[in-house]
Amino acid sequence: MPELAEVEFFRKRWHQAAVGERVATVLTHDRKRLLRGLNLPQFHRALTGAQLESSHAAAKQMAFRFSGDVWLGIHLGMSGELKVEALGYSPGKHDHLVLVTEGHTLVFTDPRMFGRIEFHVGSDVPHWWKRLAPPILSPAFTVAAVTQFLTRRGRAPIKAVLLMQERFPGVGNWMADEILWRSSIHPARRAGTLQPEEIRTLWRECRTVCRQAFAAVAGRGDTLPANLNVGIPDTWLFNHRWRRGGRCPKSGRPLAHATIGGRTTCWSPARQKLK
DNA sequence: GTGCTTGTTGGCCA
DNA sequence: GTGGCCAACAAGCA
Repeated sequence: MPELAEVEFFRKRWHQAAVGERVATVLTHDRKRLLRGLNLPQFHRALTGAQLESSHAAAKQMAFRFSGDVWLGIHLGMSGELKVEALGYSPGKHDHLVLVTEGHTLVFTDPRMFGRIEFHVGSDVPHWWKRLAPPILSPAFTVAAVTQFLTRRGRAPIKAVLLMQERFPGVGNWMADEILWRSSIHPARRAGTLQPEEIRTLWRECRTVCRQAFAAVAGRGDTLPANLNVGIPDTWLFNHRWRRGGRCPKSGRPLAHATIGGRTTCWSPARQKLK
């Protein structure tokens, strides 16, 4: 599930529970797939006793910073989630990392194991954080930058281009479909055929979808909504795309589904034409 | 049993 | 060298 705003949602969940707390125990799963490349003894040593000081989310990546210049990076992959459990929780089959703090049990669970855990000790910014593209809601995400990127990827379907993290960090499958639907652009259009007004619309809708997706998970004060779905209105494609016989919330016409750019894609043929 | 799945990477090919 | 496509990764669900 995790795209941009959902990643922020999970970051907040751990942060709100445990910021300021110290890690008493670090448990890692025997299956090391998510921990690939880590020096496990060093990982355990550095995190044990460390205090959670701050946390950050960018694109689909999270960083939890602990005392002693310890960075814990988490990518949720396809099916990862961060949970907060009570003390005494016993880890399940898919719990790959468990941090027991003074008051909580922080759990990273991921059945499909496409996620990844990163780690860094030092006052410098780790490479896995530095390499992230500038956020869509930052000033660096300009119409000109998008235009240039679409030109370079001109022969690829626009759907595939929107999934490229080097320019559209945090956009995943449903966000890409949402952005194209709101922009009235057919997902199979070659990126290089978009007209300047279409690119401007696409740029604007990228920003709108990001902004509103964040708002949907923001909650009020310290409370988080149960999940992203409760915050997203029925006027979005989001709430119709997976339903059998789903209809476009703008036109009322049936939605179409196909594999485009190698991914399941949903669009409204009434609004998004191939030209 | 079959055929999907909200992500990323590396290999192959033009 | 660059860009585009696709299989692979693994497990759960309908």
